[in-house]
Parts: sequence; structure tokens; C-alpha cells
Amino acid sequence: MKDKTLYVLHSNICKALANPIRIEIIDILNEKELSFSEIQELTSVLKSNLSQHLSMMVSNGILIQRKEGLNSYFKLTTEKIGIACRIMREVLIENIEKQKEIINNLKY
Amino acid sequence: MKDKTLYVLHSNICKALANPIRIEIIDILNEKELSFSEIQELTSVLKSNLSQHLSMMVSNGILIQRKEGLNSYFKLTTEKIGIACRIMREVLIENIEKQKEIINNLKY
DNA sequence: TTAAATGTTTATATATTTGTAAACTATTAA
DNA sequence: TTAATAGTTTACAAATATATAAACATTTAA
Repeated sequence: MKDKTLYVLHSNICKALANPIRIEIIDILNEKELSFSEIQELTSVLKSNLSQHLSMMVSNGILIQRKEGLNSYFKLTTEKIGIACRIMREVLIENIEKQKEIINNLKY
Repeated sequence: MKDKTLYVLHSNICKALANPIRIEIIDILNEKELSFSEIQELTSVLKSNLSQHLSMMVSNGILIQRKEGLNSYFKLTTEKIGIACRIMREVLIENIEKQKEIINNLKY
């Protein structure tokens, strides 16, 4: 029986991309570090919920957290996350374009 | 209020990466088209379950399905999916390496 | 026209994810 | 020391995702 541990670990890290709030956070954090309150302002997500998403992303190795005084700061672990995310965005856009074409070419 | 539709659509497509079986399927289909039964043999997943995962990936725009006689064939919609997937795998490997280092440097 | 082969769909039980509210902790300022 | 600020944790209900089994549909061969 083949070992599937790698697939489980891989899908675990990909789960960080599987939620709209977390996608928005990755988008916002592209290339820069922001504080919890800045992220909250930009996303308008309830703070307890935001904290849960951020801590999930930290424990999945997607984000790095730094605490300074009362504040928490977050950034992407590596720019690769932003890159992977943008590639998937391109796939989405391409799919939408294809859908558009199909609809535009409909005869009725 | 900011429109979050794009984040919802984006996360929907990323959900295709959020499961170990689906990651394995993406891995297997890299650069080539395979039949249902070939995928089943390689993954050892129950056929009804495999069919569900494949059809979810088709409706999320990750896979293209082609039917020929009794058989179904599947391939990635675009090589970008394989690329994004590989980048996330690299992130995982880097994270594991960091963990290793931390453990190796532990004094006790 | 039956039967076999190849998937697909549906029903269902279980597990996981998610959002909200409330309680809590830690740091700083008065 | 008290209070305020900033964020975290916990408890819980609702929504979603998942695996299994059984029923179903479609194509081909006998």
C-alpha cells in the first residue's frame, strides 16, 4: 500500500487557500507585513473570526506572526504563496473567459 | 461595502486542492490524460468516491473530461494547475526543512 | 435483446469547517 | 493598581465536505 502522508500534508497547507477570507488575507499581505488591526480594517471581518483564520494560517505555515507590545503583525511565510495564489487566480479568470465565450456564441 | 465575489470564486477553485485524494489526482494527471480506470488503479480509491472527486474537479474547472465509448478520460484544464500545486508542495517542503532544523538545534 | 462492463448518481451517516458571542489574557497608560 | 486596548481562546450551532453502499444509466458484445 502506497504511503499517502505527503498528500495529506500537501492538502493541509492548501486548505489555507480554500476560504474567501483567507484568500483575501493572502491578497492583502502580498509583499508586505500588516498588523492585525490593519487587516481587520481592510477585510471588515469580526475580530474573533479573523484571529481564528490568522492562527490557522500560522499553524499551517502560510503566515509568520510577530508580536510587538499590544500588536500582532503578519506576513506571508514566502512569496511563493502569493505566486501560487495568483496562478490559481489566472486559472479562474481563464475559466470565466471561456464561459463568457460559450454564452456569447449561443444561438437561440 | 467591498464586493467579495472574486474571493468566493477564487476560493472555490482552490478547494480542489484542499483534499489529499484530489492532490494525488492532480499529481498523477500532470502533463497527461488518463482514463477513470487508470486513475482508480493508481489511487486505489473506491470508484463511487473517485467519481465524485473527479466530477467536483470538472465542475470547478480544474479538469476536463472526455467520454469515449464506455470510458471516461480526464486531464488538467491547464498546466498552470500543476504549477500552482508544485509551488505549494515546495512551500510544504521548505516548512518541513525549517521544522527539522529547529528540532536538530534543540539543546536538552 | 440480454448481459457485462464502466461509470454516475443518490442517500445517508460522520467528520470537518465556519461564524458568532462571550470569556479570557497580556500589555500599556493613567 | 485600575482601566483601557488589542488580540486570543473557548463553546456552540449551523453549514459543508467526505466516504460508503446501493441503485441507476449508458455503451458494447454475445
